Amino acid sequence: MAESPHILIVDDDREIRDLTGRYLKKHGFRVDSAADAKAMDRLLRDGRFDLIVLDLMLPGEDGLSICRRLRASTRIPILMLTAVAEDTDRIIGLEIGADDYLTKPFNPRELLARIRAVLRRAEAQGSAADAVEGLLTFSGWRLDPARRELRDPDGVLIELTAGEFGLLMALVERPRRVLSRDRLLDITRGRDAQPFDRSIDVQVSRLRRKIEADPKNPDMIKTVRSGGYIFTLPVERQ
Amino acid sequence: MAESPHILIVDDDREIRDLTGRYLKKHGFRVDSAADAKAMDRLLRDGRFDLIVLDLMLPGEDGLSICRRLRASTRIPILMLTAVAEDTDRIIGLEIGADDYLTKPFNPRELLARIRAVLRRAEAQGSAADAVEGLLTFSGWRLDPARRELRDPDGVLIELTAGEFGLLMALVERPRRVLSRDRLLDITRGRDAQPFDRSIDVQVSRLRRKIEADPKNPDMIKTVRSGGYIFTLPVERQ
DNA sequence: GAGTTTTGTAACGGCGCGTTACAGGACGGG
DNA sequence: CCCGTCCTGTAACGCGCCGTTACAAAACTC
Repeated sequence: MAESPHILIVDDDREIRDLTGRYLKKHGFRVDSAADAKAMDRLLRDGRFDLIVLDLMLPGEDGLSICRRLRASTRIPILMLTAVAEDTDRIIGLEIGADDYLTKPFNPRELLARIRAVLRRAEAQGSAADAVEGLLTFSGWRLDPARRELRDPDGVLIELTAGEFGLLMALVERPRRVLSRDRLLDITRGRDAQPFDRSIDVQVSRLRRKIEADPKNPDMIKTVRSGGYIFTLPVERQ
Repeated sequence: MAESPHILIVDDDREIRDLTGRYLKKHGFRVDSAADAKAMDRLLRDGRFDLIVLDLMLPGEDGLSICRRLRASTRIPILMLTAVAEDTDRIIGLEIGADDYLTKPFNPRELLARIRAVLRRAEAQGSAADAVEGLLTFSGWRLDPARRELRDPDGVLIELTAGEFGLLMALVERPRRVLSRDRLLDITRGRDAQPFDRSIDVQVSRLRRKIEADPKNPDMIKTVRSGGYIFTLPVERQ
């Protein structure tokens, strides 16, 4: 974020748009505002925004619907405004993916503070998301998510199937943590385990055969009985 | 998160601890609470927590200081409570790294919702309360939680089963303290003892056979009659 | 020292896990 | 569109871990 962050306020109450807009500008943000979804869409097409302050109650398409729609296409941080405190927890419960919530009437300083906090988180997460693009290395091995390639310490390409690669990624991205079979299934397939699901076990077995020096005594992917699996080596991202 | 998330409430107001604790338990969380920083530290040494609800105003060390201190060593998500709305923005402004903020008096449903939101974010980030930490050493022995390995003073690998390893970890992470069988069961298996449960005794016996010079006269893991077991050696963490 | 409680450990059996075999499914080439 | 190849889930087998039980040894009481 080289220039000052750009905020979009979406609220049908003109007073809020003006007052809040002025307050945020005074504190170094660039601000545009819209009174409804249509105006918002127009502004979004035009410019780049770093964060959207979104009122729940709007004429036409409401804040919830907008939030879901935005999430489907972008990752712009969203801060929701609700008129009643009771609404807030309902909305959070809906897990629609807003980044923070605030009840009207709010203290502008608190809004400012929460905006900064959300931007900071987004920044941090963004760099984390970038890191996923980078190479992952562990004791000489090189795992390249972009090329979907694994090379051993001698630089030899190890052929992995899609499933094996996904499983290895899941483990290497979360090193030194015990991951349950459920969790691994969720990460790699996005599904829940069925009653006698052994697919993760079999995949681990196949993966070990390809990457462990001695598959009978695995060094990288260890089993934690009645816990799951753990990737034991320290991983470096670059 | 295989089991239900474990929340630690730190607040000097007993009513808040009790009411909020009960409310969260009713919604499927495990809850412990502390009235001040000292009590909190004791509980943190003892168990693993997935989130801390932290009051700003506390007798002794205040919430801000605690928050900074926790952040220096762990990444456990923190949700701060403040008495006055005005405080909230000041605190957020300080960027001390809490994950969310709530003003008292709060709607318990909103607290619940925000806790869920924070946990979801933490999970997604892989910010792991369950991430495993550094090496533990005691009189030459080296216990490596990441690799799940134990080496004796000569560097020889001692093969431990998952159960033995878990038990040893539980003891070594809480050295020089008497741990009841109940407590050990809770830590290692996350379950309560059944009427004539002897499984810990048997595991201790098996573990001693592998690590004690003279299992009949144990040096490291001593029995405390009608108390439990205690790990007697000083442990260093790095 | 006898009686009672608590602990150590051998033995057994259930079940969690690694592995292999096989079959259904996806994908690609002709 | 069919056939061959590769991938992956399921079933099945066997090994070894660990909870349970049982009994003996140890510790504590009076």
